[in-house]
Amino acid sequence: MSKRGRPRDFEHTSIVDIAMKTFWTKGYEGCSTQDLCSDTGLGKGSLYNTFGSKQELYKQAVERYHETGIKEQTAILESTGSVKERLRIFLNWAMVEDFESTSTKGCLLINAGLERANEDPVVESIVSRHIELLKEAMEKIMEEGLRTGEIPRQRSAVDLASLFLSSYYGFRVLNTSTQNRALAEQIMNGTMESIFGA
Amino acid sequence: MSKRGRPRDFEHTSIVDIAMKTFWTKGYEGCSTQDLCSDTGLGKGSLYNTFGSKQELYKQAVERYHETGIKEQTAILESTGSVKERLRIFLNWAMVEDFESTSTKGCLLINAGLERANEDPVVESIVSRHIELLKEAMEKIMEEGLRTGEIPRQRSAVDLASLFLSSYYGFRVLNTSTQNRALAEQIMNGTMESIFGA
DNA sequence: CATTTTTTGTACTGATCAGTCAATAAATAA
DNA sequence: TTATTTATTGACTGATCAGTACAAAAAATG
Repeated sequence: MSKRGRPRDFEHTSIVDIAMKTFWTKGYEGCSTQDLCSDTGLGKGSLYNTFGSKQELYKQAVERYHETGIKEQTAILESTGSVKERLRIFLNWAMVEDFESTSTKGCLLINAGLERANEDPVVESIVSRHIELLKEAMEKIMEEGLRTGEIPRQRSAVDLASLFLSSYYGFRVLNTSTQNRALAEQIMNGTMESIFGA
Repeated sequence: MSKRGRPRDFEHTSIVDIAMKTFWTKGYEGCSTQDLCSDTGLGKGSLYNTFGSKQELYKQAVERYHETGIKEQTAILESTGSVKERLRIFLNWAMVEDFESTSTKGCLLINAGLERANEDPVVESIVSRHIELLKEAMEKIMEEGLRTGEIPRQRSAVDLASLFLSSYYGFRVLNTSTQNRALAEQIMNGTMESIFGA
């Protein structure tokens, strides 16, 4: 009853992981199928036999980035510590990502959203889903901050979450585009001040 | 004393304008020299005789986008009306850009910053310059708001400008990636509330 | 062992990539 | 006019593009 034929001698997920990094650093259009073969170590036959097309592999790479990313992000937002601490850690985590010398390509989801969301509805839906989940997690933590009194009560959790969400994405874009640490610090301060400030 | 030889039968700036739109909608890697020739109406010879390379034309296109963009933006920020009105108009202007059916490719400067700033230092410097100028204009209007009392005085103009800057760029990324008008409205409210909110 | 099934490596496809070049055209200068 | 200078055209380059064809190899089952 079990399957016949030669088994794959690679792990599906680890190939997607490698392809994810290749797409991440080079972009969809800037990355050739040859690049993907070189980086993964797979021949063209195996790659096309497994994934069918560059576009399909890209979708799986973006999906994987989304899955691991949303886990990391919600883990930070739902960890222990004050709301302020957690939001600060969240921004710091993003900053480390953006200024790491190894991969200075920012956030793959943003890149995918801008480069491919208009061309590929599946990419669009992954990006939208990620943003929706992140926004929900942010609304939750803002509610908590309002409940405990850590955040002044003038604004709604939805308004606060929307602000933090957009500021977060702008933060990442500015970091990636300019690699300006001083600006990054100012944005962190400005954002934190505007949420918690007297 | 005047120049010899066959004269150009096109305007330099209008070619850059057309190329700008082509790069804007297709991206740098996603756009071929053939695309640029078709859109501008120039032959390959003329295009290369005038600009030398795809990369050089791209830089000029990004530079032109920056010049016209920063004029539009500062015109809004320095116009008459209350600070609140002007910031609201600013965000509305961005929203119209992002949801216009014709060119749903967001902001060319953001795209260039993410796709090419790491590969081309000239692109990086144009993007950084634009952001610096925009930030200065935002600091000015925040100072004005603080001076007149329109903005509550707890935070510095620099903090407020940094927040608005990042929120603005996040706003544009989210609009372009998701085309979600409801989210756009929430972000506008969240941002305005956080600056002016009681 | 033979058969069946699947993977893998590689050569190949036509299309397109960025960029070049020689011939031609159009202007001014002498 | 003729010489000089510059721009345009369009065919052309070799490289690379995404994707295919297919035979050989490998491993599972019977």
